[in-house]
Amino acid sequence: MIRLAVVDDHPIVIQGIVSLINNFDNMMVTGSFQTGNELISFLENNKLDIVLLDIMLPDINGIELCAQVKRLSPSTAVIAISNHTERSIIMQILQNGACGYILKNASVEELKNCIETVLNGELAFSKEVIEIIAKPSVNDLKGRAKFTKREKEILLLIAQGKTTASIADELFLSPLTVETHRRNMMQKLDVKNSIELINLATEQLLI
Amino acid sequence: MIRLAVVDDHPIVIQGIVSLINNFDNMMVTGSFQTGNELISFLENNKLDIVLLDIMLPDINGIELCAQVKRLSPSTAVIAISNHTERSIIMQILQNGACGYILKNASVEELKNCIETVLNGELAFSKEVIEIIAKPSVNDLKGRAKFTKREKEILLLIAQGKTTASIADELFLSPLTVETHRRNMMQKLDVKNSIELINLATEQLLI
DNA sequence: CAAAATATACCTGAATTCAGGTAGAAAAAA
DNA sequence: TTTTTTCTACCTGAATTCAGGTATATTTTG
Repeated sequence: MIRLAVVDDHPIVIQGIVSLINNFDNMMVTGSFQTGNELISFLENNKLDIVLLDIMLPDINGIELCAQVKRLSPSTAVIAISNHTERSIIMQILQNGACGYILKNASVEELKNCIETVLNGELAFSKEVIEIIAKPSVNDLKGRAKFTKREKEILLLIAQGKTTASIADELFLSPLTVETHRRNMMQKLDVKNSIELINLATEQLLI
Repeated sequence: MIRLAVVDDHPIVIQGIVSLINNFDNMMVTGSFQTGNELISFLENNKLDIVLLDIMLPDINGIELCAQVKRLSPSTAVIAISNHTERSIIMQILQNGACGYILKNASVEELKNCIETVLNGELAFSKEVIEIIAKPSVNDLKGRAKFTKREKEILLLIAQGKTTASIADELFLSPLTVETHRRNMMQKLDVKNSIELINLATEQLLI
């Protein structure tokens, strides 16, 4: 019997997956969780064959969670179920050991297929995801640009609509310093104003 | 037998709700749709007692859709299932005839209770929603500011990071006109820069 | 139809952001 | 312990946005 767990902060999604899995007679859902930490503590005392996990969780980034799962239990297969269509995100979680990635708007059929494929030891993706993986986007090259801690801190404040002056005030910095950080970030992502910076950064989960 | 339909662009959510409903022996799901238009055409030839609908749909705003449903079939009860916690959105859809609003992170129990309550002819909300309704927020006052068609058009372009000049180019307007629209919107929402404008407008589904 | 709302366009001046630099101290990595 | 990266700060000037107006034709509404 194949043991499977689901992590998603939307109970309805969990319900959907559980009811789907129950149609398989060689599979059972042995746990469903709304946070990453719940999954981790479950994994410490239980074995799992497959984990389906959302990328946006309240407590922990799904990419990080995937790495933790694989560290704790390398034999457990991880399938990401997410809304994110950014190639860089998909590649990140795959590099962290996930063996599948399907979008939430995938059909129930696709989800079924993916689980079966993963059980065969192969990587599995929903249709849309395959297209995304197939062609590296321009954004992706930029995506490698990581922000420093300080930059992220300032980006967050920019994203809240705060002015350079008030950010400088808040962080006890010179406005010129704040300016410099903002400009460096814009350069890293190759954009020409703050709104584009926020958009691109948000898209890529850099914020 | 109570006939129920679900509208959500995530098949997994639909699956979850369907499997929940199937536990009731006096209720059946007679339709599940991923777009608002599919529901509307279904409603033209079929009767429904309850519609569960998501607010973010690919083709039509759930608030609008709710109004259309009530126009077409006043006896059909509409329950919104959404991620949005903005008081103004909740109130809007209620004004359009919805008789329930639950958040997607509500428990399966809550969803069950809501459906039963609505069937009794009462309004039903999940716990969190009740709290939101209970205390009118500051944002709500601002929320009443509606944007005109032209304003929305320009707001969308601003949100993409385009400059006044390029927006003017695109819409064959004077940059001064674009400026005026932007400023009028900022005044309506009482914010002091474009980023705040975008943030607040997005939050309130005005965009 | 009259009144109100909307879309358009302009003026002026202040404030802010954008873009090109340079540069030193501190922290992290090799 | 060097080397590199990060964080900090400054200068200058151009471009853009912000904020106070006014104004007119058109469309919508009462």
